[in-house]
Amino acid sequence: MAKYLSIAAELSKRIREGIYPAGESIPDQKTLANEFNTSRMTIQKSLDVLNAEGLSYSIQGSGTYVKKNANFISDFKVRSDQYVGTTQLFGKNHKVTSKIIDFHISNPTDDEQKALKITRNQPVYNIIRLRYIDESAYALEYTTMPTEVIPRVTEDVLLKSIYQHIQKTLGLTIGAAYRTISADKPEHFDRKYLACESSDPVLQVQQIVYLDDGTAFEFSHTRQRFDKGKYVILEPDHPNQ
Amino acid sequence: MAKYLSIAAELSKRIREGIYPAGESIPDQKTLANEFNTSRMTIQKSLDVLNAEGLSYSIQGSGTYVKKNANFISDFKVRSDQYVGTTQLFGKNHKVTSKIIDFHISNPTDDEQKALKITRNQPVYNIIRLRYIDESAYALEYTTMPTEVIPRVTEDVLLKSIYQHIQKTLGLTIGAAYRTISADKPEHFDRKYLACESSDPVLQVQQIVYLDDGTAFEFSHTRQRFDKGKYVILEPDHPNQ
DNA sequence: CAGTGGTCTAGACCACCTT
DNA sequence: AGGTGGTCTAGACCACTGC
Repeated sequence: MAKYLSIAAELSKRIREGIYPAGESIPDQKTLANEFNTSRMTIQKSLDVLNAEGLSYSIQGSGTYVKKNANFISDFKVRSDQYVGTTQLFGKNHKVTSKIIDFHISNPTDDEQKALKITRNQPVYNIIRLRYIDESAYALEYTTMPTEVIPRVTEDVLLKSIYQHIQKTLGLTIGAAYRTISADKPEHFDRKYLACESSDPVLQVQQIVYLDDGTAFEFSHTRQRFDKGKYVILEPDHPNQ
Repeated sequence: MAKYLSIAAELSKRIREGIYPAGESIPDQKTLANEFNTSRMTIQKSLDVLNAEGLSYSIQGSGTYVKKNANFISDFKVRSDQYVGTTQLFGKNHKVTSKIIDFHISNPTDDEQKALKITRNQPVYNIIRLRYIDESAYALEYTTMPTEVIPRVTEDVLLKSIYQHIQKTLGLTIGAAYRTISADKPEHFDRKYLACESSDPVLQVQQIVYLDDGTAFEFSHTRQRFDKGKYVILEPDHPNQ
């Protein structure tokens, strides 16, 4: 591991353990450079990591300080890393399974062409899955993916994890995601599969997901009953306001 | 402006203008260092900025490439910067106003104490505002803020912008925000002020907002009719998956 | 004015990709 | 093997804070 990363990990640990208490300053860069037997530039790269993670912040001419909510930030980070790939809140001891409601290949609609930046002649998978958590249905997922970008999708893949297939089997890396979250009235399928009454609102997350290199590979809508899920997000600092 | 930032701005411009086309590589660091008459370390800091913005990505041993969705990322960034402080979609030519429905000071509830990390003895403002866009009601906002952290809030401030008061008048800097987005059935106030029918879902954004130093200063709930708003977000890359 | 973080340098070595 | 990005150095100067 790079030196600056291991120093960042050590400093992060000291913050978690309260050796550098919330709200107080940490030793100055020259002192840290001496302690870790390195140059100030390297210490700065370490502090850049901590600052980017929201654990600390630096003020020119004054010092580097531990944020008062550093504990919370650090907790949240651990939790999100544990449950990568889903935006749901569920514990470690729960089992997620899927039932395939529809799975076929077709040419993309106009919306899909626009979202995935493809032409009418590039076919897409059309997938509808009902997601279960501990045998209880919690979400309906409508997914479209270009067959060119994500080949070799089978029913077997859909029953396990598409993301596993993309990362492990195809060796692709997932990048950014663009999401739109909205509330909606229940539709026919919501009533049928999610047991929605006509007065039960639905929370919908629409997303376009991109690979590392910026290729769009997924356009999807996830719908769930209002009492079965929330969308949680920790928005980083806005340096420019 | 720092040299590395002005170089980053120039490279960003070249990407926007297609001089460095999407999907292709940009000149190597040594070449750029020569062109800009600087050291490779400085070029690297510039590229760090571009990479963090999602415009490009570097592969060790290979080169630095423009992301295929760089245009989209760059567009989104401009749009979010223009409408800072709100998570709403509204154009430049629309006017946002507020009506105060309730405004008083009280001791915090248990939930508020927990969210804002304060004790029962630290009073908070309790604010209910109805937000209008072009004379049409679109959202109901329930806000709690510690009087200690954000002093001198008056009705006048509430009718303009709380954020303006915090940043301009008090000179404080806003940091991260923790949000939970959910769908809900309409309540009494939703029906009264947002003209919800009993079958109209409500989109609720609950948030805890922090200052630069990690102090929580706002705990709020914003509710709007399902057909009056969406929550939009561009989630950055997840390097660790 | 002393102390602190921010930037920049010129060069070095390493790790990795490509051929 | 040659080219590329990643890391690291030792020192310099600058900008800012706070006494």
